Amino acid sequence: MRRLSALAPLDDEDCRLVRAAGDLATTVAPRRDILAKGLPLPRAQILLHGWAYRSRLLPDGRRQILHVMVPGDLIAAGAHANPRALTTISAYTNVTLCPAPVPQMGQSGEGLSEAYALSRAMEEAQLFRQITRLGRLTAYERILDWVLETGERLASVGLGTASDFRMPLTQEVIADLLGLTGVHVNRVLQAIWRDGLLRVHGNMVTVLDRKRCEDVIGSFS
Amino acid sequence: MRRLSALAPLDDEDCRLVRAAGDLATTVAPRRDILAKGLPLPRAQILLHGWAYRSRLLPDGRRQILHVMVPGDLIAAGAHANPRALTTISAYTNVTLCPAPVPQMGQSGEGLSEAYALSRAMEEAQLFRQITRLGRLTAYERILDWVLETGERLASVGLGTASDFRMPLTQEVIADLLGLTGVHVNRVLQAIWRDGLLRVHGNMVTVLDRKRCEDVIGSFS
DNA sequence: CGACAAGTTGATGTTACTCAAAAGTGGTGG
DNA sequence: CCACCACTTTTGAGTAACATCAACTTGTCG
Repeated sequence: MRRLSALAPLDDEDCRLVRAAGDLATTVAPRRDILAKGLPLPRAQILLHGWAYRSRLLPDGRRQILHVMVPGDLIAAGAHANPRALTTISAYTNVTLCPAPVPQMGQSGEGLSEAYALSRAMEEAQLFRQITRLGRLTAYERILDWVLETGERLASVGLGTASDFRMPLTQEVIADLLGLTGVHVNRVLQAIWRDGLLRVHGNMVTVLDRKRCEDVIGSFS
Repeated sequence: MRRLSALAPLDDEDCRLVRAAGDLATTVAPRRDILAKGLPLPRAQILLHGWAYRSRLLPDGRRQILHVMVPGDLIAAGAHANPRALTTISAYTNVTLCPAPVPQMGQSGEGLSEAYALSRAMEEAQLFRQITRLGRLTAYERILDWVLETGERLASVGLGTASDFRMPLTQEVIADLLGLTGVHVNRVLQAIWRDGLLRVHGNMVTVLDRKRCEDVIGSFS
């Protein structure tokens, strides 16, 4: 499950640490917070199973989901002295976590900390992409772009393929993620399906015509 | 100028390093890239003078400005083995940079690396806030929120006060930053001024009624 | 079967975009 | 000092994208 760590070559020692961490797994129920805004940060954790999201709630009830987390993702680790959570991270489905193993400096361990650094860099890239989506793409493009990105993330950790995977979020949640309303997401999903690009039905996403999808979102990456 | 480093207590050794780095300052002309997307990252740098921005260009010409950088900001440092720039960073005005001094491990130097970590955490917080702005705020709120945030950032490095500062960006650039069009930014700025909240004229921003501004953006932070 | 959440549909309203042109602004060179 | 240029700001009229409100339908699970 933690084939996330295929990001960098891990030596035997690293693998041992990762396996040991797996034994310390904890679970969080849906809608429960993994990390509440403003609280001191605990140790970094790895998401093993389930979906989680980082969100921000406005005083009047509007909600923005900043980032969706899937298995293999690294959760929040502040590098400075008094780190506090900048946002709330909540479990969406049932979630299991394990503490991220601490790389052993000196002896080996390069691979592991390298994997963490890469993982953080990927999350940063996703944030940049999210800003571009919200700022400059139409609803149609936003949905297409996000679904394809997510498919690739899932495929990279072995959950389905890039054109056929399970995606449990409700349309309402997708709306809060992409800065839309649930109603509009529904209509646009239908349009995307009518156009023969994508089928989103229940939990399943099927990419019907990858080539044309990529034409639409012309490498926004 | 590098009072940015008031973020964490710096000892004498740190101060010496910072001063030494100042002597290595380089300058970049307006509209020139400081860092081009995809290129290997050079050493981290500190922005001493002028404004810069991180942006992404879509194939059809649309542009999203992801983040605006003001003096005191830390520029791009990847922590993994083969870091490449995720986005382009360009100078907006004339800009001067200096290499970020490398903290001396072992002897002192805690303060400096602490300041870097904090600086990165602040940038991450700004990205989260930017996502929320684009996804869930109206044009009116976006502009107000961003102007106030920027005023505080400038004041914190001694460039004007939080209610009276210099801001050289054109309305077109603000539009690309906030996911709007130049025309609309213009109209909304006028509305904000008519409502007696803010005056933006030429390079100068004046907060006319801080209390009511904060009512509007009710601590979105 | 009944209840509740999620998805779907239609009618209408609002925000922000588009296109086009006028009016200011600052810098340059004659 | 003025004329000219490019750029930015401003204004108006029409339009498109997305939101809102309010039903209604379709699961799903006990």
